[in-house]
Amino acid sequence: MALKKTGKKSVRRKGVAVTIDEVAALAKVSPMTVSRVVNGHSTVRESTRERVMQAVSDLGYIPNQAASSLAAAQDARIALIYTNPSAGYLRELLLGALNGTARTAAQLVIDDWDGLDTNAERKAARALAKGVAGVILPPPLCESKVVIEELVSAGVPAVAIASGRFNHDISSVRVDDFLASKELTEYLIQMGHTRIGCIKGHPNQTASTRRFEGYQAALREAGIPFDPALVQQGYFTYRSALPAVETLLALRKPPSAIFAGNDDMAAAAISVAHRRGLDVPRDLSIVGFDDTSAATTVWPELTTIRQPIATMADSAIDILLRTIRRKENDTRVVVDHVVAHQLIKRDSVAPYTAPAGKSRG
Amino acid sequence: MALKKTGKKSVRRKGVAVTIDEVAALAKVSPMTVSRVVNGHSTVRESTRERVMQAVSDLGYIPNQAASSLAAAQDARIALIYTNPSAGYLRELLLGALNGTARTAAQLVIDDWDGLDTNAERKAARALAKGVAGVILPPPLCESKVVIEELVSAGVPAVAIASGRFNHDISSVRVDDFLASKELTEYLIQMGHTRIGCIKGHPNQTASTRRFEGYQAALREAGIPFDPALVQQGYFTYRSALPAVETLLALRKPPSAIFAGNDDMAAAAISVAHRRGLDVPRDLSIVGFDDTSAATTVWPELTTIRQPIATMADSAIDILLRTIRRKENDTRVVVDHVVAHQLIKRDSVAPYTAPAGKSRG
DNA sequence: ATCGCGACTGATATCGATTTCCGTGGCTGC
DNA sequence: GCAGCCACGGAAATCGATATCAGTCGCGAT
Repeated sequence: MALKKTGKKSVRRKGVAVTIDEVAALAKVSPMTVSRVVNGHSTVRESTRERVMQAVSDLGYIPNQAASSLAAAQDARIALIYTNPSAGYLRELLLGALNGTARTAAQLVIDDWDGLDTNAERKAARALAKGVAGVILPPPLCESKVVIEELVSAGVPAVAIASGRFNHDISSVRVDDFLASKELTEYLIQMGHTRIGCIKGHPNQTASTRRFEGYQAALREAGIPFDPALVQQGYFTYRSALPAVETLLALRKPPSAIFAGNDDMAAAAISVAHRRGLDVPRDLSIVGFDDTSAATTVWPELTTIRQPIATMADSAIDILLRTIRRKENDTRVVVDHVVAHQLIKRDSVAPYTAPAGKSRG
Repeated sequence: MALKKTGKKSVRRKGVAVTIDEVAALAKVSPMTVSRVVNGHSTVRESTRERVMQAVSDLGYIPNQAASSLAAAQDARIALIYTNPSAGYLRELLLGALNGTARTAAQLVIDDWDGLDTNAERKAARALAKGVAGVILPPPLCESKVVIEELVSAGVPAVAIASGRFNHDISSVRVDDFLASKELTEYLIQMGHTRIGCIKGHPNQTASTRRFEGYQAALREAGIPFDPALVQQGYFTYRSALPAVETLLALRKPPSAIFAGNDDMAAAAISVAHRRGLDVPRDLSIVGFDDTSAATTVWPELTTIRQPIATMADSAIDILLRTIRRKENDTRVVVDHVVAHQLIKRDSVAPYTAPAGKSRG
């Protein structure tokens, strides 16, 4: 009756689950062989394999994941580094990453690198490299040369999320910012707008540039002359967009629509418009980008481009894990995963109407 | 120089991460003691604890989840359930919980129960109970009788975060909403305001009631008559506060200050005020509650009560883990942890001035 | 003074699986 | 006929952390 181990003075509680040793005993082989069969490793004679498999199913053996990770040193610890993103953005990122790690039993560690200078970033990256098996880099970190450099040289796989472009050094998961932005602008044009203001995102991020290029491309294709006066610099934050929008609306010939580089800035645009007594969307149409929670928090709700951040973070975990597992072969694989975006039409856009009666005193 | 273990013929590759042994070596204690400190076990001298903690942070030690689960013969999966909180709130919650789980090698699993009816909630709770070792319940779930009932009867420890009051069935980590709210209102009164509007939070949450009571108490103590017309119902969301604020400002004798039940609603108040051409804080002072990211996103930044959600979530993890470990003794321990709040003064409040020159045409 | 007890800590044995390093046998090749 | 290989499968050593149990130290009780 008694399983092996009976003799040992096991003072430790013993789990209720079936272990590899029990399977081995029943199949009359060593636990090592069971492991080989279960993991499909090296060579095991067909007859032996069958005996083991039989024992496995008889006992309903399920390998202990903790033990497996520990022994295989596959304890995939994945880091998610962030630097001051908007609450809505971070929320999506965390939700997606958490989902991915829960699904794969990976361990997620997060860290805030806000305010680090290049030097500190390099040090942080170096330290991080020896503590984790993979890293997820959302903007703007995904464009930091020193960080990528350190990570790559340390051999730690990383994946950039929403980076705006593919950097062949590390994998990336992103949407096509150019196309999305072009579509969004085209929609505005379809609605009759021709004077479309633009609040650019942070200049150190490629995504900003891409989105701006998409905006320009749409204008060009529609034969609408590009007016530099309608473009203002923003930094992706709500606050940064405030003065930018003020400037736009103070123009002698103000725009009838504004394309903000992200939802937070679009929300700021609504706020400024309201402060100036403008009705959105009647007097001014506004669109954002990302479809974070900010888009549906404000009133009216924003027409925007949905970028599935959570799903993207989840995919990033997958890519990382796959790379980590394959690491043994030393085959460095870098993938560029472009996911579909989607134009979400809500209430912040209305067809263009000539500015008739001034609505304020 | 060399850490212990030097003599052994380690044929195995060794992990890159910092291990408990390294921490122990640096702190000059045994790994066991480090384990005790990290997991909040009771019996460790204060001086020792500090030395260990110092070593932990110096090395950036993060326990290996796999090893921990294996040794403890249980994987400490802790669930964080949420139902549609604001982005800022959820962000804090996640950040804090993640921090706690990283520190203690627990695994965080999250789930969205938004829109579940009582029945579905009961089923979800029952299912959850058999999959995790502990649960964190933020509002409004922390007041759901069925959920608590199921969890308690299943013997799964839970802790309520920011619940507004102590329910002796489960542990809780919270601030004193009544006191905090009273302080905040007193501050407004000190600044000379006497007509103070109030946007209440969601009626199904005790915290809302508490905050409202604090508001009333401050008024009473200051001898200011309570005017029901100045009180409006909100639901903690930005959107819900919009009409409430409109109503308040449309009053024949509008308030000179508004106390919103949380930051999101305060942000909404600013937005409405701006839309009506009011200057904040000159024409209208506004205060929020929570100090989530919304407080510093809007302009002007909000004077508010800082409720350390992230820290609270972190503590919740600690409490949970301690309870889980003590489980064998079957001593059910329920604690009520009240943490300090803090009045944060920013730019949304100004001393009261009689409404002199109308500022709009 | 000695015993007992509680507060602290460390030594040691495991947890369950995998990696590394070695034995067997059976076959092939010269 | 024997070295050389290869297919197979086992033994032992870990992986990193925790449960147990055995001290150590200090101090009031006996």
